[in-house]
Formats: sequence, structure tokens, C-alpha cells
Amino acid sequence: MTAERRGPYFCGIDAAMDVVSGKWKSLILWELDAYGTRRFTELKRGLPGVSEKMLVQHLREMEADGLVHREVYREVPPRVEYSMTEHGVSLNAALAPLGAWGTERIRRIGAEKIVLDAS
Amino acid sequence: MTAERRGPYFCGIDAAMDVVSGKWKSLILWELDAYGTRRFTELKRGLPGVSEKMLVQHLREMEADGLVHREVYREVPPRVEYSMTEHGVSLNAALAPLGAWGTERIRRIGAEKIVLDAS
DNA sequence: CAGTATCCTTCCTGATACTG
DNA sequence: CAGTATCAGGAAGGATACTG
Repeated sequence: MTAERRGPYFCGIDAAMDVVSGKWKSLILWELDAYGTRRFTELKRGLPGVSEKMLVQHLREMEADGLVHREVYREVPPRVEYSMTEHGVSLNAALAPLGAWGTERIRRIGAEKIVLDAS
Repeated sequence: MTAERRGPYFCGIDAAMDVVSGKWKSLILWELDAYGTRRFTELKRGLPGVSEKMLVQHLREMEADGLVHREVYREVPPRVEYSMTEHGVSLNAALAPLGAWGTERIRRIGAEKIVLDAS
């Protein structure tokens, strides 16, 4: 496993970035915010192109950072449900203005947007 | 030179991250916001540990993204002043809540904070 | 279903030396 | 002063095969 930092940090942005950076993390946050609870395979379908390795790795880091809760149901076949913690919810709220800025930027520069299908 | 993406993006956060990610970019934003205008060497002193290569590279990318304005004074020795554009100012505003969240996180996990000296 | 375990590639970052 | 050029390292991300 990789990606262990947790400081020292230059500033708050630096510390927040440490937790959010990773190609799929903001998308995971978005999915969990939109659906409340999501199974591993559902997340995988919702993040087109993600490998299982990266998905697990990001989820584990976010769990360690207290953003995501992982609930395991001991059944056969196994079921695992991911959801956001309060801490994750607060991060999402803090990210909202940045998301709006980015959406405006997409419009501004006419960048392509990847359409995610609702499942 | 590296780092050319500009889409396609999954969402606003993704697009904003594309512009902000880079080890020193948020610090550069912070410096320019605090001082208004900064020369190359001043930025270099303000970002302890940055190499000239990375500093130039980040500044060029931020200039290309319309966040930073670069003013060259044709003197000897040369003088170049960097400042934020309106677009950069709006990004900084959008980053403020995330910065506050990160500052709270530093306190929460008791991470070390790198002290930047005022010059 | 929900992961592990490897291997491999690419990108990001850093160190150092040199220049208009 | 404000860069450029080159080389080298490490970390992030991806492809594929296998498992409780």
C-alpha cells in the first residue's frame, strides 16, 4: 500500500488536499453523497475506468482518514456497504464552492465532460 | 514541460483539482493573496524547499490557466512580478472553506505544521 | 461479491549545472 | 535576477490473474 503522509503541512489547503487527492476520491465522495450508501460493485460501475485495486486503495485511505464508513455483512456472497461519516459530509460541504468554481471553469474553457450514467 | 490535461472531467471538483494540484500551487496562491505582488526570488524564499524548476513550472501552468499574471520589466538585472488575476482571486475564494476544513483537520489529528516565516 | 497479489508504466518531483 | 537544460528518483496509477 502506498500514500501515507498526514503532515507536516504548510497550510489548511495542503492538509485538505492530502486527504482528497487521488484520481477517484472526489468521485467516490460524490457517489456516496448522492446515494447515501453504496456497495463495492456499485461504486465500481459508477466510476467508469477505475481498477479494483485503485478503488479499494482509495476507499481504505478514506476510511483511515475518517471520511468513509465501511460496513461488512457476513453473508454469502459477501456484502460490504460504504457510506459517508459526518466528517466526510463536512468535507463535502467544504468542497462545494470549489466544485462550483470547477463547473464554471469547464464551461469557460469548453472542456469535455464525462457523462456518468445513473444506475 | 509536463502536466497538460484540461479535461475531459468527471465533475467540477475534478476540473478544479486539475488546476490546483501540484505540490506548491496552493502555497503560491496563498503568497500572492497575502502580498499582492511577488517577485520570483521572493516566492522562492517563501516556499521553503521548492526547486527553481518546480517553481517556474507551476507558475507557467498557473499563468496558462489564467490564475496568475506575469509582468516582465525589461531591466538589468531582470525583474519579473507575479500577481493574481481576477480568476485566481475567485479560485482562492472557492478554496477558503476547504482551507478552513484542513486547518481543523490539522488540529484534529495533531499533525505538525510547517512554519513559514514572513519576510 | 469483494476483494489480494504482482508486475509494469508513466507522471511528478527533485538535484545539479549552466545562461541571457 | 530569473530563469533553462539534463539527469535521476519515487510515487501514483493501471493491467491482469487469482481467492475466501
